[in-house]
Amino acid sequence: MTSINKKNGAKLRAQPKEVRKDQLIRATMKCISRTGLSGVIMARVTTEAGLSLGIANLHFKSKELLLLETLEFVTAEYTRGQRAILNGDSYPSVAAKLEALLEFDFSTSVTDKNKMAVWFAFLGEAKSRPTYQRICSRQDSVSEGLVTSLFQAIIDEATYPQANAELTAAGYIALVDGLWLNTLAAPRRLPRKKGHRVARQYLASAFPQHISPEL
Amino acid sequence: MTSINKKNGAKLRAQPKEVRKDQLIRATMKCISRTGLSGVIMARVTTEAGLSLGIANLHFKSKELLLLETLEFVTAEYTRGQRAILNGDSYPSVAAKLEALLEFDFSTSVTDKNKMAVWFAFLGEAKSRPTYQRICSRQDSVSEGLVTSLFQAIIDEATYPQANAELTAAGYIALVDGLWLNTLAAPRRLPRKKGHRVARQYLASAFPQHISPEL
DNA sequence: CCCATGAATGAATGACCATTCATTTGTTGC
DNA sequence: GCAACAAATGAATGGTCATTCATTCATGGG
Repeated sequence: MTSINKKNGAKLRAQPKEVRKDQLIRATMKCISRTGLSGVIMARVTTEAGLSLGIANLHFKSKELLLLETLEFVTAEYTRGQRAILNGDSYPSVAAKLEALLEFDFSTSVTDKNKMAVWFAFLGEAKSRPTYQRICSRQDSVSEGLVTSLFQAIIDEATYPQANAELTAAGYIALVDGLWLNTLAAPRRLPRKKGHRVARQYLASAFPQHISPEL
Repeated sequence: MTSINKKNGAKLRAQPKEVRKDQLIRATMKCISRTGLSGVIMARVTTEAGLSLGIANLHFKSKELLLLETLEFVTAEYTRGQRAILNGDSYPSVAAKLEALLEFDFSTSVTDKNKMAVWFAFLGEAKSRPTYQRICSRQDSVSEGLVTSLFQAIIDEATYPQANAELTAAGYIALVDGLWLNTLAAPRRLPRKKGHRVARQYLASAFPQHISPEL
């Protein structure tokens, strides 16, 4: 019998590597969100995970790698979701695809406080660390290219005399970043839903024939 | 005679507090920009300033206070410039005021790499969020209110059937943040001038009777 | 010219924290 | 049951770095 959860109260001491890593990454996210990158301390992370101090170095080789895998976890999740939409060929129309992108970018899962905190914590340090830059793919050229392509497809099938897919895409990407950042820093002033409405209005004013300013 | 610069090469050992603080704050900005907040070390800051290790604690009580005064320096400068425009009553028209705000937000002084690095380094640090919020007025309600008022004045003097000053202001503020962030993280992909054009286009599409998409 | 004053220095201190690894404890095959 | 193994633990170690403060040095008034 492979290692399966014990049925009863007895504390499960041994767990597969996968489970422990996941536990630790989630605890790291919480710590970053609560204290910022510089306040992340191994003892705090492991306590938050309900485990012992030494375990982080057992499953990740170092603190640095734990942090990197945490960033990777967050960005990979976003990228996967975004690519599923932008590369997807099962949408009835480009308008539907655009709508899906917007809804995705402001879904509660993507705008989760802990995830956004990880995201921006690393962005604040990224310029100095090449490794972080490689991992942060949201703002990379590939993502930007995919958004630009979608916008171009939208422009091509309608009449938008002055539209410019490239500038509009750069604007949308920056706008979403800025809205996330403002929501993270001051959720009171800019609640998630307000950000969502602002982004929708941006797209509606660029592509009025494809998306409406109100849901 | 009060303490005036010596005319000749002799090293000026004593300097007024003001001068030293300014030297140290500028060195701190460079360090944050180069290494990120977590890489800021007193020894590096003081070396960068060309001074001795102990001097930072002489003029600022602690590293924490040095960092906070650095943030204050950057944000106060921005706020002063922004208020001068938004509260200014010498503009020939609201359109001119709008134009001035946009030019200011993408001036080389405001988009200086070191200043933006300081800005976003603190934004990513949750630990300092309460303090940060007190200090950072760019995203505070007052700034937002001033921008909203300007936008409302613009809407009032023209015919923008569906315009909403509040949402448009929130969008502009977030867009500028996002453009700065993208420029900071990847100046190659989003040069300052491109960001400028994107922001102009945003305003032009919201207020076509007041500002044109091209300069 | 010579103190008195206070700015500036940097070696020494000690706090904090990542990492290690000997030991403990659960698990598995027999 | 019982080795043999593997996972997990946390006390101990050592490195890094903020902070202190005794000492050095410029400056200006007498």
